[in-house]
Amino acid sequence: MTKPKLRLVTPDQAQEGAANCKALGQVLDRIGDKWTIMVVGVLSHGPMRFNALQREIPGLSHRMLTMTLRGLERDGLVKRTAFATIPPRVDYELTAVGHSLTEPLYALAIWARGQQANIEAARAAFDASSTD
Amino acid sequence: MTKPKLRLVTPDQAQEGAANCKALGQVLDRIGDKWTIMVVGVLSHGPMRFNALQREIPGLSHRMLTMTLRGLERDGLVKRTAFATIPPRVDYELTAVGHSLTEPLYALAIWARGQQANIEAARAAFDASSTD
DNA sequence: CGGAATCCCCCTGGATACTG
DNA sequence: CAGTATCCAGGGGGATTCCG
Repeated sequence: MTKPKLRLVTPDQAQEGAANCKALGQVLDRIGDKWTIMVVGVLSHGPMRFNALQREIPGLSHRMLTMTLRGLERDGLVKRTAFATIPPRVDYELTAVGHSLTEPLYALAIWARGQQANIEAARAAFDASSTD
Repeated sequence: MTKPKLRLVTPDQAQEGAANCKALGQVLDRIGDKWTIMVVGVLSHGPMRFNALQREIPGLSHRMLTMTLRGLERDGLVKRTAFATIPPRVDYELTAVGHSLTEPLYALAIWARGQQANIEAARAAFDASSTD
């Protein structure tokens, strides 16, 4: 060990990593909540009305759906279209940006499904050894 | 348009989508919190000690770091190695599974950085029109 | 130095009811 | 049918303290 410093990454990579972490943090703050990805997932099939959306996602309260949609709309991930008819009707659909999000999300889903078994096994093993 | 039903996805794809959503939900429950990805990001550079880890992530409290590491360890994403020396020393490092997570995460980070500007713009526009 | 337990505050998010 | 406002409980998470 004669190295003065042990750096496993170059400063440039570290900068990259830091920037990525910040960016990742932002996205996760947006999509990391309980409902957002569900809504995006359902919406990825096509436009949908408010109530249809709620019916599609069990456990999602009226209020939470409103807030989730608001957030997504605010960030330009979904487009809201209101028809001033009686009864009123509002359609929600993914924008181009919203759709583009589904791709990396899909990659993550693939990983999730691939590692699911490993993770559950690890969890069981961990719980067993701490309970014992 | 002679189709009897307007389905943008086949039933099979819908099943896929549902399964993916579930899987995604699981991952996001794990990595969606405030600190986990930061820890994974820092650990992706190499093994690190508890205090070094904490110093690396501003705002991360002692307690939260403990809990975050516990969770990751439980799911087999990080490996914990304790040395019974005085003073005690504990190293944390990503496991193979943990490292494999960084890949889809990286894809997501790329997306994040690419869309960051769009999202901020949309957000500003949205806020402007609602504040007006 | 690393971890666990206690305390406590704040904010998320659910239920309900009202407006248009 | 869509959205907002109010109320309120539960838990996430920070500060602190004590143990090994």
